[in-house]
Amino acid sequence: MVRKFAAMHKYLEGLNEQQMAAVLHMDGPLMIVAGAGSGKTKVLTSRIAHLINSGVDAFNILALTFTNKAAAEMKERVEHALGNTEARNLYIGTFHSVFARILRADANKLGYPNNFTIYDTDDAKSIIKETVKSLNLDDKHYKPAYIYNRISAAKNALVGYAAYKQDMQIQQEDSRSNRPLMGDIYEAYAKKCFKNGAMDFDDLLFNMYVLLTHFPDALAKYQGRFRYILIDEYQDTNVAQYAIMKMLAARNENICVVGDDAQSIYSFRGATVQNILQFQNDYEDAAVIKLEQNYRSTRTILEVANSIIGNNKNQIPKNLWTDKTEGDKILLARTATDNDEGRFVADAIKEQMMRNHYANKDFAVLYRTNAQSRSFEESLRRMNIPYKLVGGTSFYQRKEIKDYLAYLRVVVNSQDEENIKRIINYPTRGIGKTTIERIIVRADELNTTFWEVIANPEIDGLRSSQTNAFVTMIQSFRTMLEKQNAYEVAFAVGKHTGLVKELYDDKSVEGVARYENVQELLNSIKEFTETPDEEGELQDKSLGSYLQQITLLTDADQDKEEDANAVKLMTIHAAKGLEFPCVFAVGLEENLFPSAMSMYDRNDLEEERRLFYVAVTRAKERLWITYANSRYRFGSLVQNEPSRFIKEVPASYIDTTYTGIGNKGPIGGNTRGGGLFGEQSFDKVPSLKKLADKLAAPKPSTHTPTADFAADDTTDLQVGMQVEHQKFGFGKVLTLEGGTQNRIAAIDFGTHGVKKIMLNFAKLRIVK
DNA sequence: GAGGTGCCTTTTTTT
DNA sequence: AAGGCACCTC
Repeated sequence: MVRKFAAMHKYLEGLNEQQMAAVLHMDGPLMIVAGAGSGKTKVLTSRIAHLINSGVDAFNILALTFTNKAAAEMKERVEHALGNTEARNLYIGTFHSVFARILRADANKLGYPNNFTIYDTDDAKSIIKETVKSLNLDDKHYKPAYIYNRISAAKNALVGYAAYKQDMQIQQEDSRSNRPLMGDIYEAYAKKCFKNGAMDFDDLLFNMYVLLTHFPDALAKYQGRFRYILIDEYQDTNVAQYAIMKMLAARNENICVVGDDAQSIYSFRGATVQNILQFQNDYEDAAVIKLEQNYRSTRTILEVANSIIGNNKNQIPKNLWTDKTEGDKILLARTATDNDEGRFVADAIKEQMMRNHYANKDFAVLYRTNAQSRSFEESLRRMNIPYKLVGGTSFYQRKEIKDYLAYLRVVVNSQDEENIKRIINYPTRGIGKTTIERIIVRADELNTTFWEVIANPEIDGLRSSQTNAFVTMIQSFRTMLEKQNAYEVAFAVGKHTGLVKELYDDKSVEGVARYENVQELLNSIKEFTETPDEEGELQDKSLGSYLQQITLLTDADQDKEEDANAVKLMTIHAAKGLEFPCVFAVGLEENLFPSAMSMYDRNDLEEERRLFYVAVTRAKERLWITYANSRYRFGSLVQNEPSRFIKEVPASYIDTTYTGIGNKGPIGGNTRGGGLFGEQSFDKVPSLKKLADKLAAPKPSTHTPTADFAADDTTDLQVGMQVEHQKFGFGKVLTLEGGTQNRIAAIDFGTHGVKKIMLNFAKLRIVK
């Protein structure tokens, strides 16, 4: 039977028994528990291909992925597996983008304009901040970030503001945290967004739920359309997402979820592993298939991963195994500072490329927080190793882009007070703060919108030649909307507002970059309008349609040169679902990883550990774990203990000779505090680059001191200072040790190496 | 109303 | 280290 299928369909080739069962299972609820690297994506794509091949219309299949990128990839792979274009009719996307698309058709049922604006996190926080101020509350105490998270959590649990204010438990929590007016802020914020004709990310889920519960015809329509539903990364879904999917699937119960509780790393976004248990309760006849063979990593890496995750109490038992070879041991490296960590990684990459013939793209550096990227960027740049930063500050978060998009959003949806305020005086046209405030007050008095006050001739007293000019301009763009596509409108906006010219005239380095960014934005809009229509479905090329998508895109999705031969730098969160031959898991320090915020709660700590597990399981062949004794945080140097997770790596799997740490102290047990030890040991094995440098350019035997060289008093010498030595030249103080009478400094003199200098005797000039 | 200066906070992770 | 914001002066 199986063999027959295998002979018939290419997409069934090479599947193991469990994978095959998951692919061939067609009707009824199915849960696939897929361990890391167990061929999950292959199973999902084969399954979709099989459904289509068995006669299911692609139009009736809904697949929800975690990122747009994953969606695009899945579509492509199904297409490839089938060898025809049927896959193009699949409804694949993230929860947010799929729901946004649906709401774009039905938002008016809920009282929103159909081309509602989508607010990103920054937009939302700034509205919250305003709201807090308008309620005369202190935004130092009612911090926008905190409020945003709290509201987000509520919406993701399907708790609206009315329910929020009535919920005893929630009210207690808020009074305990001394924020009794949280509920009022939630209400005011929600009303403001509604009035602006805007939804934040969480509203896309919340309103989708409202739509399906309040409008039976809508529910029936989508239940009829989505007869087969697949959910990827199921462990990262939240209550709202689950409730929606359950409703959509209620008619046919052809719902297939794929997830791994060990990789659940988004609880801060409301995701709950509870959904995995809930699924089995709600669908008692659900088939459950476990994929436990790992095809990705060496046995060493997999064993390490298993033993790390074994420290978690809460988990679904599984036995991830591999028949791969043992592979190399894990390399553990300690460095003195974050900069040294950067240098160490760049050196190791160079060395691996020469020794084992890896390409740039075979490496990934994975960190806990985006802020850690800097030292790696610097060291890679210095060594001319191409790298690509994945994620981080989004293109769409840049000021010039937000300004431009604000114009476009106002043209499409003029209810949006937030974006009007952003642009009404940019470029400056003499409409200041006072005027804006008066308009807001007036709009409140008349219970109308900001736009109505300035656009409606019947409301007198506030319009001026300036506001009139603004209104006329926006209206002229709006008349273009019907006949012209997104690019034509956007181009006109840039031209007539003076936005493009203003940036063009700014010839500073940043100004040029901003101008280029805006050009890039225009290019992306052009590309959007020129992308050919998909078979069967005429694509909407309007500006409204463009804006709908843009907010839900992330940089990772935008990545056109993902195959570019470059080292990838990203957070572990961003690395989910990816794999690399060589992985550096960096910054394994207490307070950083695990994060300081997670240390006092068992669940949070277990999530951090799962995150570490995700990092380790990205590696196919080689894995490095690094940490620094001290690093800069908020501009000042802090000391960190090695992460507790390091101790969870069995010592037998660790290669310590490379860094020289092993025999001199317990793994991860460096309590000496000083950085000398790490620095020295790191220098013992010079990288090939350093070696090459030494051979190529014999160092000058002496340094010619600066003309006015004079030794300074070194009593106040601090780590990090730049000094000049008569013989060794310029250097940087790495560490200081010894008592006040007999201090010894370790100073990095670049080509002259790291020298220990006794400060009592040495003549040093302090450069800065 | 515009523009500049200095102080303050910030970093978890993302749709 | 850097960006945002309040406050200041013109």
